[in-house]
Amino acid sequence: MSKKNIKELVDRYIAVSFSVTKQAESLIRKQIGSDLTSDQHYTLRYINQVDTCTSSELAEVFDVKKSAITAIINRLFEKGLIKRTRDENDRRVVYLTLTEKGQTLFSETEQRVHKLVESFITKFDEQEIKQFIDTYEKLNDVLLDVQKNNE
Amino acid sequence: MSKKNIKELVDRYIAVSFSVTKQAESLIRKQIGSDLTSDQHYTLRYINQVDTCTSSELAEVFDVKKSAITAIINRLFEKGLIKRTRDENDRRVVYLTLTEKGQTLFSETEQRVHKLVESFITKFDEQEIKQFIDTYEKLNDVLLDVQKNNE
DNA sequence: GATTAATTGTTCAACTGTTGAACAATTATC
DNA sequence: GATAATTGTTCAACAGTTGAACAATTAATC
Repeated sequence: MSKKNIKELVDRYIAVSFSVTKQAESLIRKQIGSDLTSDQHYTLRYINQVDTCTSSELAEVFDVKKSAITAIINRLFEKGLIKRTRDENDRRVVYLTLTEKGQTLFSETEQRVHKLVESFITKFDEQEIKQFIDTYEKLNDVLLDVQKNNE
Repeated sequence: MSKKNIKELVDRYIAVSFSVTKQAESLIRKQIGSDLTSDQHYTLRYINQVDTCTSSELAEVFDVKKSAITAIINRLFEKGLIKRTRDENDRRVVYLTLTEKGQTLFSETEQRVHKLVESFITKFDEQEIKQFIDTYEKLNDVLLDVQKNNE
């Protein structure tokens, strides 16, 4: 790759990634509705996926400090969407799981998000969007790699 | 596209877009350093690009309310990175431009961001990354379209 | 030309998310 | 048993966001 080509690609990448992030975030927020923020929904999604997890795990996955997780968890707890259960063997550990109310709200909201994503994904040619997501996933691996080497 | 294929692609898209956004945001934050937040840098970047603009314009581009822009602008102003100039003909309007200090700080920071993006972009095959950015740009157009129809 | 509309930007209270530092409780290590 | 490390919380401080109210100015209408 020539230097000129690289610079052009970097410029385009910076512009579009910022823009897509903002647009997608805004759309998702509107789909999610007034009771949940995006981050709260993401948190519910992760817990739903793994069934049960700890604060430390969330902090690592979301790449934020544990005190940030505590704040989010507190709000979800006050809304009655998650349960806290202490580990019997290691009493430092607190397990987080969705309540029934949390399950229901998450499912309803996730369905709206799915419909939204479907509505723009289906505007692409199948081969193109598949290739795009493939590269997107590779990019994610590369980012994780770069991050590790940066620490 | 079959229903099953669509569902799989939607699932993968949701997972990876959330993850990439978080990772990229985290990496950029580390590159930017302690004096600027990502949003402050993005604001400087936009003003640098268009040379001069208004709060309303920023609010539209970033898709947030004007009061949110005022807050960001105030912080940049207090750091001496941007100037405010009232329009002579329409005295409601305030033009925003970078100060010399703002120019310098932005350039230095942007250079670090460029280096970072370059470091992971060059890990891809040229054709693949070009195709990826092409689709990424198309996706951005589609998102803007969906957003318009949603309002 | 005076009155009413709309526009531009600000201020404020309330909220979410984030960090860093200090801390309590518990478990591991020596 | 004394010291380390781990898990999670609390707190102060900050950035970003919204919505509502507001002041100043300009545009539109009559």
